Order: sequence, then C-alpha cells, then structure tokens
Amino acid sequence: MAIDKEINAEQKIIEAAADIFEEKGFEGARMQQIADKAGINKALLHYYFRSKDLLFEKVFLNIASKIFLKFFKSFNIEGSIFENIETFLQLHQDLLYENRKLPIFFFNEITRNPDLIRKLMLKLEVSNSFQLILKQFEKEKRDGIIRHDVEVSHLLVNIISLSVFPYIGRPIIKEIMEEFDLNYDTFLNERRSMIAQFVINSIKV
Amino acid sequence: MAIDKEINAEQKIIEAAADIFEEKGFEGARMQQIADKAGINKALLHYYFRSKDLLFEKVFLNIASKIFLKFFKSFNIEGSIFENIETFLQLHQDLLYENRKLPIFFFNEITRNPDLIRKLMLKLEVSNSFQLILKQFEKEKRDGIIRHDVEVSHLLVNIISLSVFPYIGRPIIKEIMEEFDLNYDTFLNERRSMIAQFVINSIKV
DNA sequence: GTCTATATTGGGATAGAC
DNA sequence: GTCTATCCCAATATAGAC
Repeated sequence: MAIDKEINAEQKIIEAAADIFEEKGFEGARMQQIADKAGINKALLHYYFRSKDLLFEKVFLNIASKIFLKFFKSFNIEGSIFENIETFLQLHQDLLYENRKLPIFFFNEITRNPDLIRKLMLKLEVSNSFQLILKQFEKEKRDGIIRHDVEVSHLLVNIISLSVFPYIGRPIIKEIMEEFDLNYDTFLNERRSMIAQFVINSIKV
Repeated sequence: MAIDKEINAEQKIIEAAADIFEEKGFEGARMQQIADKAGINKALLHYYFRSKDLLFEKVFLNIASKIFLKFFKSFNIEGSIFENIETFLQLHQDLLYENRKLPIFFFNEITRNPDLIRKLMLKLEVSNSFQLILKQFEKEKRDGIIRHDVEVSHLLVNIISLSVFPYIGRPIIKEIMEEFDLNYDTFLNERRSMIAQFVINSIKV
C-alpha cells in the first residue's frame, strides 16, 4: 500500500475535532458533528479515542502545545530589548490573526477545567520558558535600558494583555466599531505597531 | 400578606441561575442545579421562564447591564485625565475583584452567540457611553495634556485590556506564579497602581 | 404558584457484523 | 478498521394534581 497517500482516519479525526472544539467549546461540541466533519462514523471516534473527554484532552494539548511553542520561539531573538519587543509583537499578532478563535477557547477551557494547565505544563516547559523571558527583562533593567521601577512580571503580562485581549473581546469591539463605521480588521492592524510603541514609551528611561 | 418579607420565587431563580450560569456557562449549566440552588422545583423554572434559552437571556442581560452601568459610572469624574484614569482603574479593579468569574463568562457567551451583544446594546447605550469617554480623551489630546500621537480608541482598549486580561488568564497565570512561590492575589493587588502608572508613562507628553 | 410524575429527545457510548 | 444498529442515561420540557 502507498505510504500515507491518504491521510489516515486518526489524523482526520484530530483535525476535525480541533475545528469543532475550537468553534463550540467542549460542552457545545457534538461527537456527531466531529464524525461528519472527519467524514467517518461516530463509532470510529470511540474506537480511536474511547470517550469525548479523552478525545478533547488529546486535541486540546495538541493545539495548546503547538501555539505555545511558536509563541516561545518568537522570543529567542538577538538585538536590543526594544527591537525584541517589536519583533515578538509582530509574530504574536500574526499567530493571533491566523487563530482568532483560539484565545477565548483556550481561556474558557482552562477556566472550566484547570487540570488542563497542569497537564500542559508537564508536556511543555511553560514555566521555564517564561522564566527565560523574565531573566532577559531583568538584565535590561540592571543595564539601565529600561526604567528601574518596571516590574518584569507585570511587563510580560502587560504585553500579552495588550495583544491578546482584542481577540477575546472581538464581538463587542467589532459591534461598537461598526456603529461608528470603523473597521475591526483595520483596528487590529493598527495595533501591530501601536502596541510596541505604547509599551516602549512606558518602559524606556 | 407581608410586603416582600420573603423574596419571591422568580427572584430566587434569577439569582441562582446567575450563579450557575457564571460558573458553568450556558452549555455546562443544568436546569436541575439551578432549581436546587433556588430551593424550588425544576418545573417552576419553566413556569416562569418557559425555556433554558429564555432564562439564560434574561439572566445574561441582567448581569451584563448591571456591570456595564457600574463600569460607565466610574468614568464620570471631574479632574485631570491622569487622576481620572487612576480613579477609574481603581473602581474597575474593585469591580473585577468582586466578580472574578464574570469576564471569561461574558466574553465566552458573546463569542458563542454574538446576538447577545446586539440585545445588550439595545438595552443600554453602550456605544454612546464609550463615545463620551473617547471625546474626553480627544479633548485632552487637543489640549496637549497627552501625546498627539495617541490614538484614543486604542488607548481605551489598552486600558481595558490591561485590567481585564489578568482575570481571564487567571488559571494559567496563577499556576505559573505558584511554581515560583509567588501569590496571584498579591500580583493582582500590585496591578492596581501599576497599570495606571504604565498607561500614564506611555501617554504623557 | 408549586409540586410529582412523565414524556421526549438528544447525544455519548457499545455490540456485533463485515 | 469501519460500518449499522441500538442502548441508555441525562437533561429539557410538559401534563396534571393540589
């Protein structure tokens, strides 16, 4: 038989499940929908993954790992901290733009089931990766590149807040903007350079 | 009969439903749980609200209206823009601290059903209230109090992002902080003054 | 208005043929 | 491995007594 000429059922299921879960969340997703989207039968879902819970966990960790790895990779850049922040934000925005539904899905699921975070952290070195970033920030502070009163953990949360939140608040921001004949996508695009400027203004000495 | 000595069933249902829906979301909530919490029978839920959908819509609009009104009220303050931002952020943080589960609930529900936003906007003057805030910002810009290159709609979204996001990301932030023996509540408290400082540093001329 | 009992359907899961 | 048919429970909703 041909080597992987046809993508196998297991993979088709994972991809279909990812779409449906992201769209509807765990509670809202239906095994039937996933089967339909994967072009296979409902029974096969259980053959491969035993239960909805197990399928979800597999898919969730898959999605989250992929995105976190890309996220962390975007921080490993030479150059000044200001350039780093700008580059990181550009990549971060690309990532978000291509995965608009991911943030609300991710945060909703970990809120309903915090155990997912622990499992994710076992799979990846989440804490360590964050710590590396924080150490980089600390160094810039010691070197007098950024203000001495900047608390690095807050700085990191601030950067993430500024880039992620507009995607979480999408429905209401979009609706309000449209009332004033403004375009939400244009708004997101403006933020690419704006956020970096906002952060840099705030932390430079 | 005594005038409202005992809170009536309808009100008890609304309060119980608010708790359960906030905790579990629309899809995860169970009519039985709501009835139990309200101390009444399941059938009574349908007697008063006809269906889960209708009960949810009522409760959602209730909760959202209350919070938005408080939110907007906190902006109507005399004084300099910098004082305003500080006062607003203090009140906003109080509001969030007392309603920790609300942000993820709110944003998740409007994502799954954007029609809720339209209904909310019909009930309240959401857009107008935001526009008032933006006009205030514009004036400060014209008066040279804040940098001329600050785009006011982004400024508003930035302020909201910085205060709301840490509540949405609570499970993961908390987990990571605990790995480093840091306390999430302390972190939130530090942000009360930190955010205002961060924003002001960024926009002052 | 409030209850008990029951209808009804939706959806996750399994049995068993092929 | 993949399918059809079916089970079975959970959850929304309704009927009808009081």
